[in-house]
Amino acid sequence: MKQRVKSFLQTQYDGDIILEKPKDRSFGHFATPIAFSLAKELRKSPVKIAEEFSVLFAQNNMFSEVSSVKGYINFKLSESFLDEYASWALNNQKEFAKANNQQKILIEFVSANPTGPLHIGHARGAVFGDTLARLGRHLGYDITSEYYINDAGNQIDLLGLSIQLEGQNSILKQTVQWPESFYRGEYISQLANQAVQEFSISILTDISRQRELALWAKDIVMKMIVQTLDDTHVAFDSFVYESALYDAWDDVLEKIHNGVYEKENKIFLASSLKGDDNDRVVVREDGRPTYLAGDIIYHNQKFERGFDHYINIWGADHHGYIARVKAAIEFLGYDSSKLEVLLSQMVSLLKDGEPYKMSKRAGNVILMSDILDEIGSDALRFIFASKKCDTALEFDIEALKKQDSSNPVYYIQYAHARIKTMIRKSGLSSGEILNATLHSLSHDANSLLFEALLLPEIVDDAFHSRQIQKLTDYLRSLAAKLHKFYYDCKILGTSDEAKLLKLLQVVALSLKTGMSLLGIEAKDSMIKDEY
RNA sequence: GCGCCCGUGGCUCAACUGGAUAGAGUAUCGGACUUCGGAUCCGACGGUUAUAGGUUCGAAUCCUAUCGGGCGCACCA
Repeated sequence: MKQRVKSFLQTQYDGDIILEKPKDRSFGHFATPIAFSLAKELRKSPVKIAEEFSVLFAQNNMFSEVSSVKGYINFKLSESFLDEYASWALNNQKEFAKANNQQKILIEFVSANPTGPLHIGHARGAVFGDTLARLGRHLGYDITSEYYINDAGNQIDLLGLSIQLEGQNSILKQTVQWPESFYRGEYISQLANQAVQEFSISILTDISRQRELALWAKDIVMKMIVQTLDDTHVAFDSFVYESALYDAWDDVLEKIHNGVYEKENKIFLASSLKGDDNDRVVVREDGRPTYLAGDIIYHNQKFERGFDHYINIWGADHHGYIARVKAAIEFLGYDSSKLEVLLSQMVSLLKDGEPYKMSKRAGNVILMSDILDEIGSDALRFIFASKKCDTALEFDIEALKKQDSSNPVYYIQYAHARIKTMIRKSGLSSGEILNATLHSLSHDANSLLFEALLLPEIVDDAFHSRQIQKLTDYLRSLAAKLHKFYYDCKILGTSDEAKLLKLLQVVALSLKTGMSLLGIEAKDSMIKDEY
C-alpha cells in the first residue's frame, strides 16, 4: 500500500520521498516531512513548499485529500482505493503481505550445547530466530534455519563424568568426590538410570567407557532439545555437528594459511590484523584444535554453500567472539560483511522480587519445557517476540504464569474469535460479504480498515529492521481498535451489515496472518475456563 | 583498566531510526451489561527521557564527559 503511494509520488517528484505515519491519524493516512529537507536547497520556507507540493500531488483519485500543515504534507487515501485493496487481499489471502525478495539467507540460532535441556534463556533466541525466519520466508527470501551442535570438546567428557558420578552417588550409594565443575540436574540422574538399563551397572564406574556414555547421552539430550523446540513450533532445516567438521581441518588450514602462523608450537589466527584485540590460538601445543577452529571450519562451510547473507543469533556473552570469526572469514577470502551477528541480551528472572540466578552446572535452571507446560507455546512465543532483543529482559516468573487478560496473546486471539463468531451468526454468505463495497464508512471504520491493511508494511519493516516486536505491537493495537469498534458500533442486523463484515474480514485476515508469522494459533472461538 | 549493550511514569516496554503535544500494557482508583462473547470498553492518577554540555529548522534518538546497571576481556565451549 505504502509502496503504491510512494511510486505515484515519485512520478510527480523525482527524488526520495520518505513516507511516515502521522502522529495523529486525523491529519491523514500518510505524511511526509520532505518540505523540511528541501527548505535549505530551495531557499523557501517549509510551509510554502508544502503548500505547492500538496496541490501537485492532489491530482490523483488515490487520494481524497492532500493537505499541508506546518510544513508537513498529509495524504488521505480515498475509499475506492482502500476498497480495491481490501477486495484484492480477501480474494488472495495467501498472498497478503507477501513480497518477492529473492536472496538466500542462512539463519543460525539456538545452537545450545547438547549437555543439558534448554533453559529459559535459550527460549529468547529460539523464538527470535524462528520468527525472523517466518517473516523472511513470507517476504519471499529463501531462508535456511540451522542449528550448530557443539558435540565435541571438554564439555562432552564432562557430561560423561557427571553421569557416572551421579550414578555412583544416587544408585550405587557411594560417596563421591565432586569436581569443581560438573553438570547436574534431574536429567543427569535420569540419564544415569537409563544408562544402567541400556548398558550395565558397570557403565557407572568404568572410566574407559566414559566417552561412550557421553556420546550416547548427548544424543538423548539432543532429542530432548528438539522436542522442546518442536513443542514451541520452532523448526530447523538443518543441523550441523561440530564433531563432523574436523575432517576438513587440514584443507581449511591450507585455505587460511595467509592468516595463521606458528609460534611456541601452537597455531595462531592473526585476527589482530583484522580488528580483533589479540591473535587467537586455534591449535594447542598438544595438537588439539580449539573451539575457534571448529567455528572457522563451520563458517568456511557456510560460505562455501553460497548464501547471499548470513545471520547468526548469539547470546550477548559471545559478543567478544564476533571480531575473531569475522577475521577468519576475511582470511578465508570471503566478505565478512555478509555475516550479521545479532546478540540477544540476557534474560534475567525475578522470583518474588528477588533476582533468580541461574547456573547450568549447579542445576538451578528454569527449564524452557517447564515454562512451556505452564503457559503454553503461544504465550511463550508472544512474550519473547514482543521485546527488542538488544535490551536485557527481566520478568517475574509469577507474571508468566498468569493466564488472564493481562496476557496479550489472549487479547489478540479474542479479537479474532469475536469476528469469526459474528460471521457465523450473520445470515449473510461469504459471497455477499465479499461483494459489498466499502463506501461511506464512518471515521472509525475507515481508520480500522486502514490499520488492518497496514500489515504488509509492518511485516517488511519488522524483518528488515530485525525488530520483531513491531509485529506484536501492531497486532496488539489492531486488536484494541477492533475491540473498541465492536463496543461502539452495532453490526449484525443493521443495513450496513455486509460492508462492515467485509471490513472485519480484513481485520481478521491481518490478525491471522500476523499471528501465524509469530507461530501463534488464531482461534475461531475461545473456550472460557471453567471455575 | 579496556570493549560491547543499556538507562524513558511505581513495574514491563514503545516512539516509524533525527520529526508534529514522548505513547501502550500493568498496577492503583473510579465508571459502563434489557448488548453481535465483559477474556471487553471508558475515565483518572502517573514524565525535567540518569546528569551536564554540544551539533540544527527540530534531539529520548547523533557527539563529548560524568554517574548507574548488565555482559565480555581463555590455549572453556
